[in-house]
Amino acid sequence: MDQTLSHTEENYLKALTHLTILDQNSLGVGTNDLAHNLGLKPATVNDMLKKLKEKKLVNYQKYGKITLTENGRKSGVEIIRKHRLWETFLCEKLEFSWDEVHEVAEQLEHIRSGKLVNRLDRFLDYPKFDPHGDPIPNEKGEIEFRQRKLLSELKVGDTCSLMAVKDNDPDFLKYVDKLGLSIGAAIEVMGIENYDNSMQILVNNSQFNISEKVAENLYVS
Amino acid sequence: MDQTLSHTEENYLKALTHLTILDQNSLGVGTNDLAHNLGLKPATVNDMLKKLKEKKLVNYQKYGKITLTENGRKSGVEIIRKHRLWETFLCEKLEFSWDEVHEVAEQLEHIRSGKLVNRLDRFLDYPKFDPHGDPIPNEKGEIEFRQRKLLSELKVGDTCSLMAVKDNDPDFLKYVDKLGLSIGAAIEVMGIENYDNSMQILVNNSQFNISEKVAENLYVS
DNA sequence: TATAAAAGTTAGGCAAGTCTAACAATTATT
DNA sequence: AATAATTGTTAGACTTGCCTAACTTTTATA
Repeated sequence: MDQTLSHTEENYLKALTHLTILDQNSLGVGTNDLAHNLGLKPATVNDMLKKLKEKKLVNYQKYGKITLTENGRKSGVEIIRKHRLWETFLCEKLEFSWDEVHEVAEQLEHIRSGKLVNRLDRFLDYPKFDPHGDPIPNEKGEIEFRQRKLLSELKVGDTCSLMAVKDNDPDFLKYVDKLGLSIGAAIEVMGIENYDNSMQILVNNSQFNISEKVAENLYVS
Repeated sequence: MDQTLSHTEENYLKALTHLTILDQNSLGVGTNDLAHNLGLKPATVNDMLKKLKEKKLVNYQKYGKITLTENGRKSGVEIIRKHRLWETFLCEKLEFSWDEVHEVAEQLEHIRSGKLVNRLDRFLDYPKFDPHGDPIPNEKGEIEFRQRKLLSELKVGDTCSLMAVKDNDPDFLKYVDKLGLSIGAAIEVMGIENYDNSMQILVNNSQFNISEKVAENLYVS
């Protein structure tokens, strides 16, 4: 039943899981979206979709939207589970900083071993969240979704705490660090500039001005 | 200077490191030897040798013997370092048994990260030997060679201790385990059968008969 | 040393995964 | 509703890494 997937196929399923399952407000995913997400050309993605459909991992009709089958979803979630467990390992055990882990985890997530992931999970004492605040799917593929907002949706006077970061770009994460913002940090919205929607926030008794782009990449409360 | 190598290229360099550097009694390595070691056809290996020569990783002339250049040796030893560190990690931290680690380490050895290997080395407290008793090259690529013999070379009455296993086949390792033989175990040669060179050995006060093939895959003292 | 055996090479082919360029279908806009 | 813009598809080509079959060189042996 369990066919072996190539690294490439795994990356497609992972991307589709992000786009169709983890991103709440998605209105259907097409060839272009997927291509953009994977950094490939639509033509390339189109070919692969035929292959994945053949293998019963995606539902797909010409010119239609793409969804994952049950098997596709399982595989996709499993890759994300591995990715997030490895990130946790790198941070907690090998003292990597949170801006360094993504790239390495992109490789580690493809290691195939029945035992490895679950042993790693046990070694880390069954963590629920990865270093970026994202939930780690459990062995059964269940994901704990939490109520969350973007910081950019808050109003002046609102308070919240940092739950997760949306973007994993190292430059963004280093910047977030520099602001003294770590997962769980308390944030108060002191003001919002009408002109560019930049935000004054209070963190650890220090006040900062952050751009709308930054506020749109921080999940809070 | 540091070109990026494909997994495939890394496997060729690793195999060549084993054949030309770690195997003491090698009289030069040819296309066939390498093909056999990698489980590939000589024609395939021939193609790749041209590519590796082009990249200045091997010294090679048509119909001649293959050796590694300094760069090739460095890369090959680095892969072996990674392999052996990951094996150690799997055994010591994730409680894998020594017959399970090789296959997974074959994948993990290809993870590319400047930081990862050295952090792992530190996390494991700079181990000198992997679970099979093989030396782990240090960060500079230096390998500590130790005086060793095959158990099959000993005579009746000789005593020794198990230093390393030559073969990493899971069936072999499970069998070695079953005999109560772990790295460091004391062994006494009680008798050798003239007919088939099988050996009676004493381990932990139990006597066993092992075939020549087994004795040829155990490094001692 | 002539010949057989072994080892090594070349040529041509295939699958996976990518691309560009040209074309087709769908969706949005006037 | 007609047309423009966007999105999706097809066809053909390239690279990597592998293969088989045929051929050549080297080495071993009679």
